[in-house]
Amino acid sequence: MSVNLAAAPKRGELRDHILGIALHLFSQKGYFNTSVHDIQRAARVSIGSIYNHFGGKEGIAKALYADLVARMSGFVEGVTAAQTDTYSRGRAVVQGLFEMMETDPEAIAFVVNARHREFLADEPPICSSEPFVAMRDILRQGMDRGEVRRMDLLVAASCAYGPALRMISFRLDGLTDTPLPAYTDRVWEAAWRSIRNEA
Amino acid sequence: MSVNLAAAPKRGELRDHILGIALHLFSQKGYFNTSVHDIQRAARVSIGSIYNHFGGKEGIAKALYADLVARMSGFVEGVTAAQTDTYSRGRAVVQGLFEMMETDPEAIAFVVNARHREFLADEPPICSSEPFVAMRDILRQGMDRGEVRRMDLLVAASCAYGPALRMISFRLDGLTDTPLPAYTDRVWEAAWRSIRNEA
DNA sequence: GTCTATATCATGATAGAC
DNA sequence: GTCTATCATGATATAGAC
Repeated sequence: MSVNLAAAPKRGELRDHILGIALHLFSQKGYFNTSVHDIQRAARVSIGSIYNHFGGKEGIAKALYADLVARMSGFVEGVTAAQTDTYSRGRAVVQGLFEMMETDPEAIAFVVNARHREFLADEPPICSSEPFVAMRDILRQGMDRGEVRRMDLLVAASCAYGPALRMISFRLDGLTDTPLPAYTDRVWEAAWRSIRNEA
Repeated sequence: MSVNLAAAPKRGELRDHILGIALHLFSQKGYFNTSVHDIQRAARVSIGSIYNHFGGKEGIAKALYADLVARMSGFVEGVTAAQTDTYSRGRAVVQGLFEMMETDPEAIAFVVNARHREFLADEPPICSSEPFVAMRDILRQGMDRGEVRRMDLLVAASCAYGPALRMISFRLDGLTDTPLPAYTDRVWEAAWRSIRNEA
């Protein structure tokens, strides 16, 4: 899903090409400030093609959203499989988010920051979606194992991931120029202190 | 700034009346899904009046934004004046936000959740605005006093307020029906653990 | 399946009477 | 200062040739 405004789409990659361009424009100007014509023009594709593939602007957003959520979901699954203890899992989640922030800030902005409810009316809120539920499951399991203090799951999730998400907002808003991975340990160590079980 | 769709505006209160209606509509349907006509109709005011007072839709958003930021700013100032230690100040900030969430969720949503950059192009990002800077100043002072661990200010802010802001997102998205003030201590106690100086 | 040209409509904004 | 009526624009979406 690389963004290349110059190149015309190769056959078969058209769908992803359009989605990449759309993501780029959405994250630059916002969903509502981006017209189908903008996308069509930037993607060097006819408007007919867009409507053929996606049925319209909302269809593009839907497809994009689904792709990105699936991608995040796969990432969280991978972390859960690769790491066994809660501390390592949480750290890996934060690290992954921070890395994604640097390699694909537009994707992160679209998943974490955009207000999808305003243009995807029937979609459930993002924090009810699979990857975010899986992130909470990590914490639930941590409680069962006694690694994480017994507490309300939403509170635990807020404390565990809230700081990292806030750092992402800061970075997206330009409050720091330091690539986020440099913060991984500081942020996660601090968050961990707030949820760990100190028995 | 109460919202009353039935009543026509009384003279002199017109400005606030319009802003209240606008806030209501913005938070229900989103800024871009709300037309000037929608506001005009709901506020029982002529379109001419709107353009006279605010100069257009963006003018409404600007005024609303300024009002709400000023309100938050006053609140944070008040907390800083009323409380002396960092722990109490942070707790009061979280408590205030949580209370505001229940008494005026639309205001909270507009300040904390909306993506202003998409419609207020020249406005700096919200987390650079006065109240959020003041919130970080509380932490900076806390470090100087040795109450808060020496750490990057953005990291400290993320850890201190990120969890509370995340809870607000959860509540706005309907993940919990419990009024947030019930969570105040749990959330702040946990956040405090992550930043306090345990010398 | 892709393209161009066009229909349809809602929006932000203004004009000008009162 | 407020109102109604109207404009101009640009958006989504479709039609129909290739």
